[in-house]
Amino acid sequence: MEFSPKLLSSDFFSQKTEKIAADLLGKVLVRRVGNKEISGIIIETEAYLGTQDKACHSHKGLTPRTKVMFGPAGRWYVYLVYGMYYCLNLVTEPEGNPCAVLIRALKPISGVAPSIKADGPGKLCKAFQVNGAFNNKEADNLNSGLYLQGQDISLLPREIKKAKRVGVDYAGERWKNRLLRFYTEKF
DNA sequence: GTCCGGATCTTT
DNA sequence: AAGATCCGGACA
Repeated sequence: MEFSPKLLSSDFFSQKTEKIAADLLGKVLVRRVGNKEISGIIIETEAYLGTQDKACHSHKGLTPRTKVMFGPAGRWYVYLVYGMYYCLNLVTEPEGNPCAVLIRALKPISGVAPSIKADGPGKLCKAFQVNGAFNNKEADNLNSGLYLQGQDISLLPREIKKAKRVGVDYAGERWKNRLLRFYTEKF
């Protein structure tokens, strides 16, 4: 009982993208590789709001890469940036509304050496051995090897900070300045 | 087929 | 401040 992981339910995934981005703070990402487990608390995320959001990959419509985002919520969207780093996202919103939440930073709990950092979208994927193979896999499935877990603690509103998203200055005034980045200093 | 730029990170 | 490194998307 006390060791059974509490996977996030479909209720969680059916919330609005911005709500999910904020609520993911404090949740635990678990990577199972063989009989080892790598885990960490999510401390920074960003919301990407679909076809109208010029910073969102899906804003140009359905393409091979963005296909996952058009699917149901609760799956992983993993892509390669700058030719060498993977970024891990959680797909949100009902089918046909291609939104996602980028997981930007984790505080490692177990399975990673203290010298290894997970304080950036590319770095956390490296530390957690996340690659394109997880694209379109379910985030609430123990067998996928990469899943989300809830915790009993929940953050107070004032423990959730908001900021502009990183690296999206090309998105135009309206979208580059929106406070769609969420982070906490609690952990 | 060719070209351009990027939801990053490390090193200088 | 610049380099690493390569895929996706636009255009032809």
